[in-house]
Parts: sequence; C-alpha cells; structure tokens
Amino acid sequence: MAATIIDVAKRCGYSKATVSRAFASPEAVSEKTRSQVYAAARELNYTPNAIARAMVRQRTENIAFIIHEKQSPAILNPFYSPILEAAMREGTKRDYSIFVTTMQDVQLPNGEVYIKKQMDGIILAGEVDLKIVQALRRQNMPIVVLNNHMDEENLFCITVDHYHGARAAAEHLCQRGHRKIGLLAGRFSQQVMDARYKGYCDALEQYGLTPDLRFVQTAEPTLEAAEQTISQLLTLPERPTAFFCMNDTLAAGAAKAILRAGLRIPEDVAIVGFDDSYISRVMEPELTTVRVDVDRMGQLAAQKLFDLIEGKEPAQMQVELPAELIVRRST
Amino acid sequence: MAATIIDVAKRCGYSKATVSRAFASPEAVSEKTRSQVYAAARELNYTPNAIARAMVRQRTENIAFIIHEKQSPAILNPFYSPILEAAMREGTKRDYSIFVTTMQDVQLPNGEVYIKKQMDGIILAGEVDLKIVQALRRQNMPIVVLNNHMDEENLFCITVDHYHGARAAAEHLCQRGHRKIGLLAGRFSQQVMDARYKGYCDALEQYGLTPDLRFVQTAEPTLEAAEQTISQLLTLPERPTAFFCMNDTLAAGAAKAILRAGLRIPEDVAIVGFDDSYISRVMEPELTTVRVDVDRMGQLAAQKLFDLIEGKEPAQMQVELPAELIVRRST
DNA sequence: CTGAAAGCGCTAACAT
DNA sequence: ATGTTAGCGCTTTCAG
Repeated sequence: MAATIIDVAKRCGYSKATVSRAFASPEAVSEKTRSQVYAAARELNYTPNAIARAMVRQRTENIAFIIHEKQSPAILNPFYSPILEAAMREGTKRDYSIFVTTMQDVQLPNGEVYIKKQMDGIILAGEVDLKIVQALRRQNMPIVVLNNHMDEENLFCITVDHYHGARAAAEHLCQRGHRKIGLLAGRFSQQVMDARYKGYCDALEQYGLTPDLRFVQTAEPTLEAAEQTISQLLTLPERPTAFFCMNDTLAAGAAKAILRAGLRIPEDVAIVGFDDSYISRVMEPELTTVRVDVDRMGQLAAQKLFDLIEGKEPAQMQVELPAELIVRRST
Repeated sequence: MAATIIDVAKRCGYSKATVSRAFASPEAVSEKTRSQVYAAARELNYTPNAIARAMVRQRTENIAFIIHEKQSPAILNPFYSPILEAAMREGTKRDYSIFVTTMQDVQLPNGEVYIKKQMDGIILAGEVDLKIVQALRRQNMPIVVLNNHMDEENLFCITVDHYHGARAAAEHLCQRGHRKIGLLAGRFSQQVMDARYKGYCDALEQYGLTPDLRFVQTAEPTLEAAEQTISQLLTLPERPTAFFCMNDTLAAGAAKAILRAGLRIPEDVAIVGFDDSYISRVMEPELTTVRVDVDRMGQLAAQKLFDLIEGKEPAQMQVELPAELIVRRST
C-alpha cells in the first residue's frame, strides 16, 4: 500500500535512518541528501507514518479536550466553543492535534478511568470530578483544568473572576438607578454560583439594597426555562426593573419574556448577561454583559498543557482571568 | 511506566497472545481465562495501547472532520456545529474518535496534500477543492463529502435540497401577501447560491412577480454586514415588505436593522431565514426559517464513512436531505 | 483454547 | 554525516 520509509530509502540509496532524519530533524542531514530524500519521497507519495512514530517516541502529539457540563454538549455550548476554537488554533501552531471528547471516552460505565486513545495530555473543562483528576494524575497524565478550581497540589487551573464580574454587573444596574434587581441563576457549579451570587449581594449592599429573595430564581440555562421563569416574575405586583442573568442564554430567554409581555428593554426592564457570547450580539437590543476573554482562556489552556507535556512547569499553577463589563443597549 | 501486555501476561501466567485476545476478542478465550486476565490487568492498571494496536492493525479508528468555509471556523459555525456534534455521537457509538481539523492539517502551504496523522477516513464539509478530493482518493482514503456535490465517480456526497427550501420560503412570503420580497444572499458556494436563487425566482414567478434586482443583495454572512445592507435597503422609497435571507445569521442581522429603523416584525417587514440554527430561537420574534435536519446529516455522514471504512459500499452515492419550512413569528 | 514468533513503520542510541 | 540495530506494544498466523 502506502510507501514506507524503507521504500524511500531504497529509492534514494540512503539508509532508513537518514530518511527518518531528513524528516524529523532536517538539520542533521546534509542539504544534498535532504533534497534527494525529499525527491524520492515525493515520487513515492511518501508521508511519515504518525502511528509508527508515536509508537517509538511514546508521544502522539494528540491531546484531549473534555467538556463536562450539564448545560449542553461540548461543541454547541456557546461559552465553550470559542475556547475550544482558540485551543485548536494553538494546537495547530505547536503541532498538536486535539480530540474533542466527552467523559464517556475516558470513563467506563463502572466509573473506572480508562483512556481509549493514547493522549499526551488532557484539558478538562467544566464540572470535573476530583476522582477522575486523581486517577489521571496517578497515570502521570498532564492535565489542565479549565473553568474550575480544585485544591490539588500542583494542578494547573484556569478560572474566571466570577465575583468581580458579577459585582460589576450588579453595580452597573444600581448606578442606572435600579432598586429592584432580580437575579436569574443557571444551574452551574456551586463554585461559580457562589462567587457570582456574592458579587451580586455585595454590589446591592454597597448601594444600600438587600436582595429580595422573591426576585432571585434559578433555572436550567436554556432559553425556554429562562423565558418561563422571568414571565412569572414579571406578573408580580412589584416586579423587578432589572435582571442580572448568569449567562447570555438566560438573558436571551429573559429578553424574550420581557418583550412578549409588551415591555421595552431597557426602558421598562433592563438586563445584563454573562459571557459575552455570540448571543449577546444576535439579540436586539444588544446585551450588556460580562466579558470573559475566552480566546485567551483557550489559548492559555493549550499553551500550558503543551508546556507541561514538554516538561516545563508553569511559574504559577493558578490563573484567574478578569471579567469585564461590556455595556450595550440592554441597560 | 504504564503496564504493557507482557506485564499482564506474566502476572496472570498466560501468554501475551491470550491477553491480547481477552481484550480484542473476548469470545475467543475461555471465561475462566478471561476473568483471570482482567483481574491481572486491573491490578496493574493496564489499558491496551491504542497506538500499538493501530500499528499492527493498520487502522486507527480515528477519522477527521474537516470544515472549509469562509464564513467562520468549524466549531463556531452555527450550521456546522450541530452536524459535528451528531457525527461525534455516532462516532462514540461505533468506537471511532473524531479529529476536528482545518484544511491546514491536510494540506501543506505549497498545496500538496499531506495528512499529518493517520486517519481511517475523512468527512469533508463545505467548499471542498476537487483536487484535494482526488489526491485523497488516490491514497485510497475513504471520504464523505458534506453539503457539497462533486461529480466524481463513486464519491459519497450528502447535500441539501436548497432549491425547494428556498422556494418554500419565498412562496410562504407570497402567500402572506407580500409583493416586494427582497433577497439577502450570503457568500456561499456557487452551487448553494444558484439553487436557492432559482427557488426564490420560481416562487415569485409562480405568484406573478419578478425579482426586483434593487432588492437582491449579497453580503458577508455576518450580523454586521447583514444589518448594514438591510439598513440601506430600508431607506429606499419603495422598500421591500419582506426579506428572504440565505441563513439565520443574515436574518438576525436583518432583524436588527428593521427593529432599529423603528419598524415592526412581522407587521412592517417580515423575514425568513435558512438553517433553523440556534439563532432562530434566540431572536424575538422567533424566526421563520428553513430547517435542515442537521442531526441526520451529521449522523449519516459518520455512518456512511464508517461503512466505507469497513468495506460496505452504500447503495447510493448521493443523498439529498429535504429542507422544510418552519413558520414562526417573524412572518 | 492457548502459545510462539514474526513483524507493523519508525526512531534513537551506538558505531563508523 | 550516515549506517546498523534494537526495540516501541500489540495482533495474527500457524502450531499444538
């Protein structure tokens, strides 16, 4: 079938070691030899076999990107997909390929950790089980944890400053004069929820307000659930004049409820989202939201994982990315 | 390091051939043996090495999913991401992993086709270069082409019935009584554009209308470009009362322009999109659009590719998926 | 049902 | 700078 290194060696009259070197470390071979090797390779349509190489090098140059969120699958998740995209760009730069997988590819039904395909490292995003991290580390698998912090020695985690992001969002609403500010939470990890809730409470307190628990609701982070929840809140006699929604999907659902109730955004009800995903610009009016630099996040995750694989320990094992308020027309 | 088949063999007292069989074809081994092998494997934390297996089997059980569209990268593209998602689900079922890549991973800067990683097959989506398909086929690489038709002998292509989709959209607008129906095209492949344009023209003709070329515009398929284009059209003295937009992103941009001009949807201007992507439900009012069964498309692509890899030729090499009008509030 | 042995295509010492 | 050789971990005949 496909030509092998031996065919090329025969054809150009060099040994297979030389052919191997011509591809893997061109500088270790004379220029003349190199071009002869390449010529022979071209004629035979030869391409080095990555499997064979991986076999002897014990490195595949493949990493896995595993997203574990209840919300929606990996690729469709509007928060994670740009992160993945950025990680893939970084992978291309450093010659790594990325497998996008689910936990199922790493875990047997009985819970045992079992990596089907050989990987040089893993990016674990979302709600990660500590047990899995530990099992993986026992196998010496380099790991980067994304959007989640775990108290493990020497585990590289990238998180977001949820507290200040949420606080900025709520403060902004206070500054706009709102006194009745609802909160629409999604079902995210406890970690994220707590930090954002605290940010919200502290902002209100700073403005002399106390959270009205009737206006604090939790919903599945889907358009439909958000719309329904907010619809009901809107019927309250003393309804909120603003909502801080814990992500853009929730905010979009809220916007639909508001608009359908015949109210105007932001004149009657203002809303703020979180993530600055694509959704925030699809909406009209466009959504005021909290931006997380997802490009940076994905790039960083990939970079640090590659470094780890290549034996470079990062200076700090914990990076917290800032969250910045982006004011648009919805407030 | 990690335990190998030999470690397991030693531990349980069988030969490595038997251990191999216990994992690769359990039915070829007595039950007693099998459980002893598994026990030893568990104790050693052994996992078969996929690389070594791929090496001897000459099969990786990996496929590549390559999307080539100008619009936006693979994963972020609202049309392709659910397709990818479905393909991945199918892959999990049949024990294949999927690499999401760009053309760069398959093509050298000089244009030569060069597959970096060993793959058992490739799904090529979007605007595919015939030369690449031919080069790949010369290397005996199983291929499925998605959302694009190519006149190649024995090449499996999955396409969409753009003509009838577009026609249904335009007819619907005619039925609603619109006489001035604009068309907002994106920069898609000629194939797609032609079919949809013809559908639009034929629908109009059926209702005794002729396309007014002032109302037929092409824009980059982005929110901003669409918004700008439609804004201008709206200032025309005799502006259209409805727009058929060639995808949901364009429709969302159009909606923004309409709303910002102080007009109502659908009372003043109606819009129809194409794809039935996530965007159509984020918008308010929700978008009337043409649905393509993307789940089916992704699943089919993966299934057929796996069949091809496993030597089963599909009965027909060409599948055209229907496109169905979904009426929502925007018309 | 189980074992022995050959080899998948390549790289990395070690020589020359 | 180039060649020789010994595997990497596994599957798969072929025997028994």
